[in-house]
Amino acid sequence: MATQMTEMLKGTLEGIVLAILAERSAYGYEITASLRERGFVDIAEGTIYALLVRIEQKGFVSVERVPSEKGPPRKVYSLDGSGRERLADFWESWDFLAAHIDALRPARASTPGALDTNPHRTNGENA
Amino acid sequence: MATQMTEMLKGTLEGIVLAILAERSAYGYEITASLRERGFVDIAEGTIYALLVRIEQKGFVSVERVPSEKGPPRKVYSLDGSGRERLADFWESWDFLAAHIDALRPARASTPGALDTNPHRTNGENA
DNA sequence: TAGCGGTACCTAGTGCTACTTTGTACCCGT
DNA sequence: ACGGGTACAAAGTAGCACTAGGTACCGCTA
Repeated sequence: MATQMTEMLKGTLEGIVLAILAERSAYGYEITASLRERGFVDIAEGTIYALLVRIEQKGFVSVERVPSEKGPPRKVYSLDGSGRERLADFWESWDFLAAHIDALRPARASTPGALDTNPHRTNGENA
Repeated sequence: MATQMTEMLKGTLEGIVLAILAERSAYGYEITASLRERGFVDIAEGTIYALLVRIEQKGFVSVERVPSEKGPPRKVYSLDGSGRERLADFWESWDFLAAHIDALRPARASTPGALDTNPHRTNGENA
């Protein structure tokens, strides 16, 4: 993977999975598939299972074993109260980070549609 | 710190510092101060120095030692070519992540001003 | 002159996280 | 009988931010 993403996902991947579980309960394999559909194509399957173990141990989700027509029984994860709290914290942290990082972006392109179509400038008294 | 932030900063902090250095060269202590001014209040000083060592080893910056009136000589870091490339990669990865995470946000407030004031819908022939 | 606080740098150790790799187990179609 | 999709799991690796210190230089003040 692009190396950058690998490190960037640390700390955010948990929130991503929590957000998916907030929509509806799901099992590991399903979550992996859901991530791929949503554009997170390069996330390893093993990563998700490890993460699910962690959030279960932290008590963010409850687990129910459900028999499957194909393969071994599924472990269906459901977000519980503290999981929702954690998710709320995630969005708060994410919003903070996103806002502050966006402020670091080079000055151009802050107001869209006022930049690249500018072949002639009025060149008044500039610095 | 808020725990979430600690993990979220992994992978992004390098980009943040690179972005600051893109504006102008700076030394460690100065970068730390700059981060605080920009709202990153809780980032430990030691973290920055460790990060600077890493990006120097990776060749993203060049270093010049400059005597200071107060205290030990400063190590002034300047972004070089490969550092700028790395920064461009960072913005690319960040934009990708930000866009995909934003898509996970609960449905409300996606297009500002076009949602919650919608008590009646036209309900034509939808899919 | 002894001490304090600001400037400026550096490092060892810890904990957390995503990735890689490999393995198990079940089922279906050919 | 075999491969491939479904489904879960674990061991080992590498990278990163944090904690908690320490070194060194300087000016001010009690």
